[in-house]
Amino acid sequence: MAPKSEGTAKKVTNKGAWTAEEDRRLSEYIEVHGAKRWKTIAAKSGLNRCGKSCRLRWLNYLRPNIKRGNISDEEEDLILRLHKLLGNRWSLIAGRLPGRTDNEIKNYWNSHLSKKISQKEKPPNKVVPEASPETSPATPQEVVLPAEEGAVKVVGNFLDVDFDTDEFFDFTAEGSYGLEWVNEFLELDEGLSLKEKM
DNA sequence: AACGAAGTCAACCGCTAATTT
DNA sequence: GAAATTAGCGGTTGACTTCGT
Repeated sequence: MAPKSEGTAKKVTNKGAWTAEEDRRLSEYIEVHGAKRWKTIAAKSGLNRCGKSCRLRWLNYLRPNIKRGNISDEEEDLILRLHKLLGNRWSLIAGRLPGRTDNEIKNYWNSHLSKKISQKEKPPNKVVPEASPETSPATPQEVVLPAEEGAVKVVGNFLDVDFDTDEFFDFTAEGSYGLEWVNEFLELDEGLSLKEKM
């Protein structure tokens, strides 16, 4: 991808793929000044980029402890479970996968998992009338957990989500990606769905 | 070997939410 | 409290790669 910058008198920001030199400049600047005020970072680092672009580059590629590619079976399973639970809340899902970014999860979902699921969902010789919950965007089932500390409440569409975000994003106790949490949640979810069908 | 189709993924865009002035 | 600014999110685009014919 060649940058689409033009040599006009007007201030035109670079677009397209980042060069190694741009990456280096951005990393160096953030190392010294921190990752705040992206507009300022863009201006002061000497990068001919908009703040948004700098932020995205840092978060998705330059940030320390970023994992890239090779999504494990365990991670894939977690993504599937979390997507069932949360819908297209990529940043929340990514928040449960240390080192992974929302963009990567989103891409992985769109290119790998959505197909996998639609194949699984679609029984041979049978037309599925409507998109499955997995493939349709963000239509979480109604799930309400008992009101206790750290409980997650999900009611109807996700406008009424009440997370304990501190716990949700706490990776200090991450063993196997916190799968126990998801398992418990989905068991409850499935229990409720069964009840509804009766 | 050549070509088109399909798949992949980095980056951009538009919008909303949160924060600052 | 209002307006302006900044941060963050999810959807979409488009260049590049891989695959099938």
